[in-house]
Amino acid sequence: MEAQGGASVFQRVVVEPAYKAVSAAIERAIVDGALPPGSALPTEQVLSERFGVHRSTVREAIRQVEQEGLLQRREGRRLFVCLPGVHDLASRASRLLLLHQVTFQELWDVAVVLEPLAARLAASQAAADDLALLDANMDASRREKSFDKLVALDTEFHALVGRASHNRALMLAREPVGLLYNPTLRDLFKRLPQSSGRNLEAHGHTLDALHRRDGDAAV
Amino acid sequence: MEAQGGASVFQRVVVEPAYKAVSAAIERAIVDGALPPGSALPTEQVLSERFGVHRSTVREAIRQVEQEGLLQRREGRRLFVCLPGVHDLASRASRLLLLHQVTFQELWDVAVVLEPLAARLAASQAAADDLALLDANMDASRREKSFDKLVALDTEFHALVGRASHNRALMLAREPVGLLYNPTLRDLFKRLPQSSGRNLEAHGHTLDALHRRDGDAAV
DNA sequence: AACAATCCGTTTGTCGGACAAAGATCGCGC
DNA sequence: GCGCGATCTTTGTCCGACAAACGGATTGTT
Repeated sequence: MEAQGGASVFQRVVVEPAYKAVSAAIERAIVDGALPPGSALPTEQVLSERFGVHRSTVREAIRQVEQEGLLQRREGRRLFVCLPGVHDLASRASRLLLLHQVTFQELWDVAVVLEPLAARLAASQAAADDLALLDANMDASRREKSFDKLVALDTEFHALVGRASHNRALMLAREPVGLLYNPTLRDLFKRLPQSSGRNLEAHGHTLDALHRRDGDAAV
Repeated sequence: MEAQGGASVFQRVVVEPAYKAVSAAIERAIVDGALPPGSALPTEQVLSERFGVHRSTVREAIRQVEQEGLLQRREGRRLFVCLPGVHDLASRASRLLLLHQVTFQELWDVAVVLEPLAARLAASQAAADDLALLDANMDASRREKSFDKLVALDTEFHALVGRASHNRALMLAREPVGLLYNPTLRDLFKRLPQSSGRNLEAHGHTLDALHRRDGDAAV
């Protein structure tokens, strides 16, 4: 096959498009801290002059970084650097799981270890405002009669417990699973109305334990 | 303030740019299945005619969908629709955790519940090729002396256990944590060389348990 | 002088067109 | 039938242009 002796030393040369090089450069500037969060991105014109490419190319690069969640359009015009939040990724992650047709069993197996962890950590880490938000959620849940709203409140309750854990790695891991849980849960509540009451009871139990900072009871 | 009586009924009108509308349309076409994975995206020119916008606008939209992981450049030219893999998101997720300066404690707390879950599920779900890959990793680890390579092999071992669990939600939750673990682990191995041996021993123990399908011993 | 309306420069979003390079396709000769 | 070059297509990049919106400076009014 190869006319040269020895192995094929010459690989296919891959040329990356300019817009990708530019987006990588902008991204690196942000990650390395040269563009601190909250600062405004330089003008498209300035960037095109700096990088020596046309403005259109800069725009394509910016779209990529924007989608990455590192840039955010604030009050109309300019783009500002910002740290991406967990929700940005969580929504995409849950869509990924949806596209891959992840089964309920898979979600369940993960949730069943992450939720107790969140509760245990929340028992020791929760701040006053975390507990206040949970109390508010609990109150709303007790008054709510609509299944859909109850499910939303349930999802929020677990998200709040996650936040109360003050563990961002846990929040990131937990949120996509929680989001997908939502629709399935609604079906369950509709088919077994008493399950909704039991769910509420469990929330109350957990919340009491969090107030007492009793990690073992919280799970 | 408001000249009109009553509350401010007229909210600030938000106009979304055309490129965003187009990217949303393309995205929806993919998620809804109109563009099945593996199919080629229509030509930029065709898209610009369909949507009634300029080709530049279409390109900006495409860059966004591309970054989303739903489009992939294959063998040079055309863009093909593809389902995003876990690694696409995992790298971004770990960068997010890095930007948020997540502590080692946070990572540890999550890993300490996810890894045993992965091992337990792998014990019951692992296929022959999963085990073969793990065996190969084990062999390579036993021969390897370089710390850096050992750490990479360790990370791969855990990723392989995750894959052997055949739980995609778990893989998605686990991978970012595993990626960030890597550098910390290297420091540990360098400071305490004997820890590397103990780590290898633990892997052997787990792998044996997986072969015996002993979920309790695998953790 | 304080305040408001106005004008003008800047920046972004979008468009029209252009061209080179690399694939893809087709037709021709052997 | 098969190899090979010519041609077409598609993408990446560039050039320039313009409307709308925003911000700041200017100017006019009280």
